[in-house]
Formats: sequence, C-alpha cells, structure tokens
Amino acid sequence: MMAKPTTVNEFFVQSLATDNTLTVKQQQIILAAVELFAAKGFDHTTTSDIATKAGVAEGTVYKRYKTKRDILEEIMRRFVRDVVPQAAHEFVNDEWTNSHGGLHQFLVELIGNRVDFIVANFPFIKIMASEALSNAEMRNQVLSKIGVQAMGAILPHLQELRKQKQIVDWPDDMLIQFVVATMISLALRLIVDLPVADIEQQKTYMVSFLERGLAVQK
Amino acid sequence: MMAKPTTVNEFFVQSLATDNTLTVKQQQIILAAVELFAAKGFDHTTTSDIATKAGVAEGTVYKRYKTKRDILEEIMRRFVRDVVPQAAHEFVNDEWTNSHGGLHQFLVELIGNRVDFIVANFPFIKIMASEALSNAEMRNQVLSKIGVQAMGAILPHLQELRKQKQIVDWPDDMLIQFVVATMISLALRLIVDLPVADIEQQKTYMVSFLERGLAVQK
Amino acid sequence: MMAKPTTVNEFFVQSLATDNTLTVKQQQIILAAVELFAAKGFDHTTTSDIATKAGVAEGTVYKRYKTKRDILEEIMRRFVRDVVPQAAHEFVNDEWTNSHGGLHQFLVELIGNRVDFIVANFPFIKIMASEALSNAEMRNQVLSKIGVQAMGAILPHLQELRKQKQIVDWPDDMLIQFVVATMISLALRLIVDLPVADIEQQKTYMVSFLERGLAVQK
Amino acid sequence: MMAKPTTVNEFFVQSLATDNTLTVKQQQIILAAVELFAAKGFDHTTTSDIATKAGVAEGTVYKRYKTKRDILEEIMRRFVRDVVPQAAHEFVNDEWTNSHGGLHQFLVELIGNRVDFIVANFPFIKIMASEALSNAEMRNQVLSKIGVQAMGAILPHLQELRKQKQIVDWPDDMLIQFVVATMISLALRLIVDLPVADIEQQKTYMVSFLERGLAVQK
DNA sequence: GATGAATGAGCGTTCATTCAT
DNA sequence: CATGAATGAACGCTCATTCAT
Repeated sequence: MMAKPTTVNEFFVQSLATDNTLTVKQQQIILAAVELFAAKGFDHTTTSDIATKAGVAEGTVYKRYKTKRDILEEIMRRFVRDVVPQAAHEFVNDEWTNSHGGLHQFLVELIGNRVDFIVANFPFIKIMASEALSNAEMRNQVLSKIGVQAMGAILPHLQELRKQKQIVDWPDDMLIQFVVATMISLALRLIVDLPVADIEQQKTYMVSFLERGLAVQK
Repeated sequence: MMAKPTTVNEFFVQSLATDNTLTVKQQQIILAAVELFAAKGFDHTTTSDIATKAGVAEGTVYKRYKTKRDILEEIMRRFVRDVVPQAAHEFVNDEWTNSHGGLHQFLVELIGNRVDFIVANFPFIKIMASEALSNAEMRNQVLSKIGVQAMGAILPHLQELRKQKQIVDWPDDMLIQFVVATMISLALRLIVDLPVADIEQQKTYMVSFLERGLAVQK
Repeated sequence: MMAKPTTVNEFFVQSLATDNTLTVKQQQIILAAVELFAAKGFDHTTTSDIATKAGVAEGTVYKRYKTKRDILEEIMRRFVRDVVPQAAHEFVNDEWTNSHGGLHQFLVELIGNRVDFIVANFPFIKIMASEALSNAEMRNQVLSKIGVQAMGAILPHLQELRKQKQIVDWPDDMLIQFVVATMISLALRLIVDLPVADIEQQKTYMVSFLERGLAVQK
Repeated sequence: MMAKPTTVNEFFVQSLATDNTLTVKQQQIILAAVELFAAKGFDHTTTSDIATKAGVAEGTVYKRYKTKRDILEEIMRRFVRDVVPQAAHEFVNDEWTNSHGGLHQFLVELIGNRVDFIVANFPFIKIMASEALSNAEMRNQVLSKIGVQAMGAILPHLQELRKQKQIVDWPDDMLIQFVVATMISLALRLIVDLPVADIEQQKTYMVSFLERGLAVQK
C-alpha cells in the first residue's frame, strides 16, 4: 500500500539536519524562509521577517548568505538536490513500481500518490510556480532539473507501456505533457479557489481520463 | 473559416481608444503598464518605469489612478470587460458553433482557436497567472469572471455533446477541468521554456488526446 | 437689546458681494477656502479641495491668486478690512455704547456680545489661532490689526471708566490683557473640549470676575 | 526661596538620558524633533530635517518610530510622563506649599513660578498649543493629562482657600479657568509679539488682578 | 559566529502650480 | 475668464545590506 506523502517541509528538515556545515541558526533561517516564501512570496518577505521567524538577529541572516536572493537559491538548490529526489524516491519505492500491473494500475498509483503530494504541498508549489513565472533563471536552473527528475521517474514506465502497445505511440514529451497537465489540473482548481469536494473522486476521474486518452483502442 | 485571433495588446488599444474619458496620455499609461507588468511583473515595475515608458510625468500616472494597484485593477477590469468578451465573441462567432459537427470538429475548432490565442497572448497570460498566484482578490474578482465567460462559451457545447452521448457522462466541472488543463498544457511548456517546434502538431495531439479521453466507447 | 452676533461667514458673504472686481466664481473660491481653512487648517486644505468645494476648475483658483497662500492672505485682508470692523461696528452700535451705565453694564454688554461671537465663530477663531502660532507674518500683519481694531472698540470705554475712577489705574495694555484673557478663557475651555454647560452662567462669572478684578475698592 | 524653573529641553535631556532602551542616536533624534517641531511646527518639519539635525541617516529615524507622528507622540508622552510631573514637583516642592500664607502669597508663588516656566519654555508651549488646535487626539490624550496634573497642583490650594472663605465660593472649574487664563494672558502677549518690557511688573499686575478678582470682599 | 543599530537608495504618493485650449 | 490635464519636486516611508561590537 501507499505511504502518506511526506511534506516538503519535512524533506527540508532532513536536508538541513544532515548538512553539518550549517549551524542550528542557519537551519532555522532556511526553514523560516521556506515557510515565509511559500506563504507570502519572495518579494513580499522581508529579511526582517525571516530573522524574526527564525529567532535570530537580522545580521545573522547575512552571515552565510550574501543576499536575500541567495537564500532563495539555496532553497531551490536543496529542493532540487535533496527534496525532489527524495520525493521521487518515495514515489518510486512504492510497490507498484515492480508490479507491472499495466496502464490502469500505473495511473492509479501515480495519480494516487502525486495528487496527495500536490495537496500536501500546495503552498510550496505556489511559490515555485510564482517564482518560475517571474524569474527566468529560476525556470532554467530549477524547473528544468525538476522536470528531468520527474521524467526520470515517470518516463521509463510510459516508454515501457508504449513498447507493450498499451498506450498510444506518441512522442515522449507529449505523453509527459498530458500526464502532467492532468495531474496539475487539480492544482489549477485549487489556485482558482474552486472547491474540490472529494479528492478520491478526483483521482478516479483523472485515472479514467488519462486511461481513455492514452490507451490504444482494443 | 477561423478568424486570426487578435492579440491582447490590440484589444487593449481598441478598448482604450473607444473610451473617451481617457486622454491620450492616460491611454499611453495603461498600455505602458500592460507591457511592463507583462515583462517584469507588477512588483518589479515602478511607477517611474511606467511614466517613462508612457512618456509622461510621474504625477500624471496618479491623476486618474490613485495607486499603482489601481492601474493593475483597471487593466484587469478592461481585460474582463472588453478583451475577454471580444475574444469569446470572436471564438463563438466562428462557424463551428452552428455546424453541429460533433465532438471532433468541436475540439478542432476550440483547440485551433484557443491555442493560437494562448500563443499570441502568452506575455499577458503570465501577468494574470502571476497575480492570480499571489493575490486572492484578483483570483476572486477576475479569474472567476474569466471563468464564467469561458464556461459560457464552452460548457453549452459540452453539455450538448454529453446529451447526444458523444462524450462521457461526467460532471460539468470535470469536463471543463480536463479540457482547460489540456489547453493550458501548452502554456506550461512555454513557461518551462520547453521548445514547441510545431504548434499545429501540438494541436493535433491535443485534439486527439481530448477526443479519446472524452468520447464514449463506440 | 442685543443683536444676535453675525457669523464670520455672513460677514464674508457681504464683503465679497460688494466687491465688484470679483467674479462669482472668485467669490465662491474665497468662501470655500474660508470654510475649509477653518475646518481643516491651511496646510491640510488642498487647492483641489477648494476648487471642488467652490465648484470650479483647479486652474480657476489660480486665475486671480498666484499661490495658495495668496488666498489665505486675501481672506485675512478681508477679515481685517471688512469683517473685524463690521463686527466691531455691530458691537459698538448696540445701545450700551451710549448708555454710560458704568463698569458693570459695560462688562455685561461686552461679555454678553463677544462671548456669543466667540461661540458662533469658534471654528474660524481656531484657524486664526493656529495660523498665528505657526506664521510670523500672519501675526504681524493680521493679529496686530485685529488688536488695533479691537482696542479701538474697547479701550476708549476702559479709559473713560478709568478716568471716572471706576476701575483701577493700570496701564492700557494691562487692562486690555486681562479683559481679553478673561473672554478668551472660554475659548480655551472649548479648545480643550471641556464642556460648557451654561453659557449664560459663564458670562455671569466672567462679568463678576472682571468687575471685582478691575473695580476700584469703594 | 524658589528654584529657577528648568527648561523643557533640559527635562527632555534628562528623560532621554535615563531611558536605557534608547541609543544615543535615538536620543538625538527626539531632541532634534523637539527643537524642529517647536521652531517650524510638526507639518513643516520633514523627516529629512530631523535626520540631518540629529546627524543620522533618514532610515535611522524610522528604526524605532514607525511614522513621523509616532515621534510627536513619543515627545508628548515623555512630556506628560516625565516633564510635566517634574515641573509640577518642582513647583509643588517650593516652600510656599506648606506656608499657608493666604491668598496673596499663594498667588505670588504660583504666578512667580509658572510665569517663569512659561517664559522659559515658550517655544515648546507653542508646539503643544499648535498641535492641540489641529489634533483632537492630542487634545484628549495629552492636554487632559496635563490638565489633571496641573489641577492636582493648584486646585487643592484653591479649595482650601475657598473653605477658609478667603476666596469667592465659585465652582472649581471657574476658579481654575480664571487663574489659568490670567497666567496664559502673558503667553498670548508673547504669541502676538507684544513686547513685555518687565516680567516682574507683569507678575505684580497678575497677582493683583487675581487677588482682587477672587478675594471675598472684606 | 552572532548581534542589532545604522545606513541610504529608492519607492509610491501628494499637491501646488502651469499652460495649451 | 475658465478649464483640467499635465507637471515634477518633495515628502514619508521601506528594507536589503553593512559593520562595529
């Protein structure tokens, strides 16, 4: 059965705790920044906010990070280096990976797991999206890496299914595009504040939609 | 045949030119703001930027709009009031509306038209998305209206197709969610800077994906 | 019997109406400025406020008066030239002037009349006081003239009473100082927002206090 | 014998020096603000003025005080909390308090002491007066406290004198009103820039006027 | 390493004043 | 004479960043 998806925050705590170049205060600063950036966005978070939430002096924030943007970049670096792989690992490690259960089961597991991840980490996803929209560097450096990692976790399975002629013979990027878009459609609803009464029902429709959209006609 | 979708900028020029409460300089201010907000985002655009680009004094910016945010809201208001309906009208007026050509033709026309709109207006869509992510009021006031307008243009057709048992018997919101997500998947690619070699090819895949995903099994 | 004291505003209307170098709009501007300065003070009144209240365009305000301060000076000039003499005239014309009724009646009439004037014109008095505190030019040009006028109305009587040995043989300026201070004590109460339950009772005490303070011991 | 009344500025220096939550620069800011507000009024003093006079950067002004008005309120608060009680204490402690010397001596001491205070602190009194005229909150919060303190120092003596039938049997508020008005009459002269040749002579007249005005007829 | 007072460039905004129509 | 759009200097205030302790 599936594990409850870990929260980005928990991943960060792990990532920071295992880095012995960071003092406790520096860890607190990063964690405070993650939460504040997620809650208010990068631009609307002041270094004073971060210092206060981290329980340190304002000068301390600058001891290790030369600028506020450096903090964001450190967060993104850790996100890409530690959090995304962890999340992928968590995802990949679930039993379905080896079960070869066909398209339906693949989708059930994928959607089931990643939709929970989206719901659990929605605030963080918003900040990533927001930054990606306004910051080209972020797009290039971070999103692409996330994309690569995500593809690494999803694409092989899609390719396998395609080889088995369970799904249509479309290019990799189109398959990924539709799978991701369908999963993200839930996040769009959340952003637009449309109520999502029943997450499990959502999952069922998503699986069904993707299954019909991708499966080869019998 | 389909009309070439107009650019948001052109719609704005129209919307502003036909408003005789606005002086030429005030029109220049709004147009400058649209471009700057689209290029650098709301927060990173200064009122001095706007004034300079519009070729007016900084005080002039405040003659009609009390705050910088008022300018954004004016833009959004015009977008919702003039641009979206125009775009919808343009969309709705295309012949397919009355052609009862079935699911396939509906999707061909919808995707064909709206994908071009997305591509033509991508910079503007980015502002809307960016603001929507960080501004709850904007979500409520603007996105909801756009949503209503968009639904008014799409939903009746989906309902008709469902009644004719051409598409699956899913709730309205799920049908819309999947159609919108599929269309937006292209915008996501653009945001992530993934190259889109062939727009027409994209359209073909989208139509195909939606058609398979929604059509009832024969 | 005593006439009800006219309001500064009414004096201004008269002053303006009889000046045929002023257009109607210019009169409206001055009247609007008088009311706004009295209500919010000179610094917190904008030329836009004045134009709006006067029902004219902002440029019109500057047609006759080169600066905002010019308007204040015009008001003060009229106040000194027309309003104060009128008020004095109104005061002087009351019957007591000729009645030679002695100190008591003099005080009764003076206090009775001027206290009502203070109460009726309190907002205007506040602006004069406020400007006088922060503007040396105003003090020199306006207050001194008001002082001269006021003295012209009061001092002769005091001098007469002194000659008749009804009041103490103190210098003119001390007599005026105490009479004015006693009358103004009511304005101080009003400024400090201390309730003044019974104006007539106040008058009685004032008369009594001044009478005892100034009368020669029998 | 009477102590020479201290200047408000000296009281402020004391009040600030003994507050160890204030850095030296913050003290300089308050002192600079006191002088500037007194000299030019609150509205005509810019934060840049204050910073320059205090010898600090403009941002430093805002480190502790969120707004310019906060600085005024801090000044008023210190005035009420430290300066007024000190002044009252200084006043009350003079020997006359216990001397039961009758109305004449009471007035001699009161006038002698407070008139010097008024003369020494005239610039500061002007700020207070100016703000009181244009700011209702200031009136309520500050003047009322000053009033209470002042009454505490004066009223008991007046009540005692009244009980002893040395002064007329008028209500407390009228007694205070006349005593205060008489003292303030000097400030009025100063405001109007009327020369006050001989302060001691002024005091003599004031004492005499009040004594005659309030004493019961023998 | 940690502190927090100090900095100052830069922002959004106001408003007295000007001038072409 | 009247208009009102346009101006731009100046203000109050913010906040990322520095540095002496």
